[in-house]
Amino acid sequence: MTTADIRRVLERAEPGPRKAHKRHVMESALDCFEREGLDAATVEQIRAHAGSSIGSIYHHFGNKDGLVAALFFAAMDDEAALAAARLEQVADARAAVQAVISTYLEWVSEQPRLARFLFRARAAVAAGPFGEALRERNRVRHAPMRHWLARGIEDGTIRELPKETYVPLLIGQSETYCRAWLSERVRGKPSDHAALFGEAAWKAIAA
Amino acid sequence: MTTADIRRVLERAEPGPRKAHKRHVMESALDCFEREGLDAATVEQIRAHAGSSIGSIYHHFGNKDGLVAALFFAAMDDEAALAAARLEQVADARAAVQAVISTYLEWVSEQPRLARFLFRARAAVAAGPFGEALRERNRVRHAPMRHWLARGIEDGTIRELPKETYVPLLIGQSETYCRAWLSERVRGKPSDHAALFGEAAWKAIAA
Amino acid sequence: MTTADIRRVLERAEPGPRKAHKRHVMESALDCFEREGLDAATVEQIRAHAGSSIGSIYHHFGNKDGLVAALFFAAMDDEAALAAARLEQVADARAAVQAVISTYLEWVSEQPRLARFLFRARAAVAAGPFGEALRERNRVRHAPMRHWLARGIEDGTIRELPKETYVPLLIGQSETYCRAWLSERVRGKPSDHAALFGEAAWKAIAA
Amino acid sequence: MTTADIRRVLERAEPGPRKAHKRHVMESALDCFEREGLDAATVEQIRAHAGSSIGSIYHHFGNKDGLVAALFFAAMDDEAALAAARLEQVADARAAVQAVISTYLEWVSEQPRLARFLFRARAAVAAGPFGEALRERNRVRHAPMRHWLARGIEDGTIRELPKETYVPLLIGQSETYCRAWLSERVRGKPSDHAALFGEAAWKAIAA
DNA sequence: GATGAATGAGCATTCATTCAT
DNA sequence: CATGAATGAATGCTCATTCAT
Repeated sequence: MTTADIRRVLERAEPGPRKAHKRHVMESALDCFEREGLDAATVEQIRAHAGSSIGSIYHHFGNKDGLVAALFFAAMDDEAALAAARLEQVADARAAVQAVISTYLEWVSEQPRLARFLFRARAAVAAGPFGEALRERNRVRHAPMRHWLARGIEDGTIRELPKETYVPLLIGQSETYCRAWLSERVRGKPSDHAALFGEAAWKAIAA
Repeated sequence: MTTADIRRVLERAEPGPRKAHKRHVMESALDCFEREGLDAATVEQIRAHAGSSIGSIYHHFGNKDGLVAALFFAAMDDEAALAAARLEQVADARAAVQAVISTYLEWVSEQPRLARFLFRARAAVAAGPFGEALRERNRVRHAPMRHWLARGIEDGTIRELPKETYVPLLIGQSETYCRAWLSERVRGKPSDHAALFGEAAWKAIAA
Repeated sequence: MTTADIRRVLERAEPGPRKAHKRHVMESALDCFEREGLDAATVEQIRAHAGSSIGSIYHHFGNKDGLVAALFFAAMDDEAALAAARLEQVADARAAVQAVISTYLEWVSEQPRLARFLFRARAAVAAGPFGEALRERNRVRHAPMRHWLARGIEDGTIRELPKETYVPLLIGQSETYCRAWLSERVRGKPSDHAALFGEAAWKAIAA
Repeated sequence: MTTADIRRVLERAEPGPRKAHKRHVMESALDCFEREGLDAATVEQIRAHAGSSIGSIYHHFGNKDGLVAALFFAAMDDEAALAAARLEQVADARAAVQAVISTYLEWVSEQPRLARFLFRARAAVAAGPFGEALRERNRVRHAPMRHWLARGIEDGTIRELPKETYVPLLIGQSETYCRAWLSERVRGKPSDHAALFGEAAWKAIAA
């Protein structure tokens, strides 16, 4: 169940019973951001939906952007943790590519609301005071994949291409499909096509 | 030159000397939307930058969303026209795929500011009163490619895959690269990688 | 009548029938600032009292500080104009001292509400974006008196004292009395004591 | 040293080691009021600067106005005590006038921060629940001077003037100079001009 | 067609104060 | 005595839009 899954993500980000109220506000915020849009949603709407108080929201999150960032990083970290766990178990570049694609498609399929929020909020977070934190997290996150790409190039299983093109060649298809699914322009769950997109990713970079 | 290229696009969308003022407002609006963001830019900022008057802007565009839509369709139609012209000259599915990818990468490379605006404004336009117009234009636009895909499947050069996956498999890599370039996360112009992304697209769907 | 006198001051600062609404807002603001205090008075109170609209106030004055400054300079300029006119007619230092003191006491006696506002708002205006304008106006304003002091020192009628002490020695008594009157701690109008304070001022600096 | 002098004043107002925390909060409050202004300073800023807690501040002072008043009376009482001690040692009206002026100028010169606070906070305290306490303290404080004025008038050394004019004639020059010094509009310490202002005060009322 | 003064609903945020622990 | 999370009324201000000229 979606609501339960989101609670699991928030519990990981803001653990403990004393943070229950904070998590509840974040859940309400997600609802409002989804329904109204990031800019159009008002703090008052979030407050009313959470049955909380204005003061409490500002006490926990500082301001509206802080609330967006808290939600953003909670979602981002959950996805990153899943990806990291999966990548630890692969033995070669081919498997790493498939793992990255599958993990991504599965996480989006299971957390469509958080995934949609990540797409919507990324630009705002990147432009705000948490932008550097976001970039640093991305650097850490991509390290294992960079490792496997280097190994693959070394042992001749992966083509040597302009560095900047690997990420788009690998996840571009998946990302575009996920965006379409989250906008309800396509029906099938992203994870239904894990094999297809994984295979396309590998073909795009294989020697 | 970028400014000149944008003027060419606007001249095509709103032709004639009597529309010069309208085009000038659209150009100013693009500046403001780029600098401030779509929601944060105010009609007053656009007015000041254009040296126009509030009344004039409302006369020409109805409201702020109308201004966004006018700019959006001017850009979208320019890209569509280029793609259509190129696709008329191809003789088989393989060439069609390469043409679509190349056209897309080239147009983004030449019109980075309009391309960035298209990515940013799409959701707002799709959700507003011009949403149906947008979807209809997309249907028309994709017709030639659908034709070539059908032919390719018929003659066995293209794999039969879930319908919804063709577009992501073809343009996903390019789109992700273009987004990264427009956000200045990568350096090389999209058109530099036309062959690479065209090849990847073909491999992704080739039998 | 006080209200009529204030209207005369505002008419001079913001002349013409097209500024009637602006002047009316300034008058309301003076009422509110007087009743509530500068910080405690709210823009909403001023709006309600003026029967105006929030937008209109911000259109004319930019923000609350702008409204304070407009009122401040209107009052200050009126007093300065009176002082300048009187000083033009004096023939020696002794007369200049008496003119400055008399003018000051008379203006405060006739414009107690504006005078009170000047005392209250001075620090805020001096600390804000109009601070430099305030200091420049003061420099211009004190030029004639500086001239007469120099002449008096030259011809031996005035003692040579530390420069910084002349102003306090001349207007200190009057200012303290005016503050007391405006706070209703004393009863007699400042202008009742024009001769006394003028004489004290002269004695304080006379050779 | 200024900080040490302020501590001495506070130690006198709130004596004993058990009030150390209270005095520390008052010192922090003075910093904040000075930096931000009386209205703009927030209890939270004072708390942060003191490294205290909100609850503790409310426990000691009741509310923000109570904190202002505590600081105000600590400063006012210190100045009054100095003035009273000096006035006990004078033998005639002339000496009393000089003592009052000198004491005032010296105290301001030694306690510029408290003096500035007294000027700034007076109106707020006078208008609040401590207003009557303030007026009563002033009555007590001025009693000795009233005594000497009466004696001077009796023995013909002092002119008989409207009652309300004595205080302005005596301390007006000094007060105006002190205000200017505290606003950094003049350089020389007030006490540098003790003789000059004392002499001016005497001349203003001498027969 | 062009202008810009006027409007006012609505917003993010602040901050003194309370009170349960 | 001390703490600090929670409260929510109130504030200054923005900005898309209208409409009389």
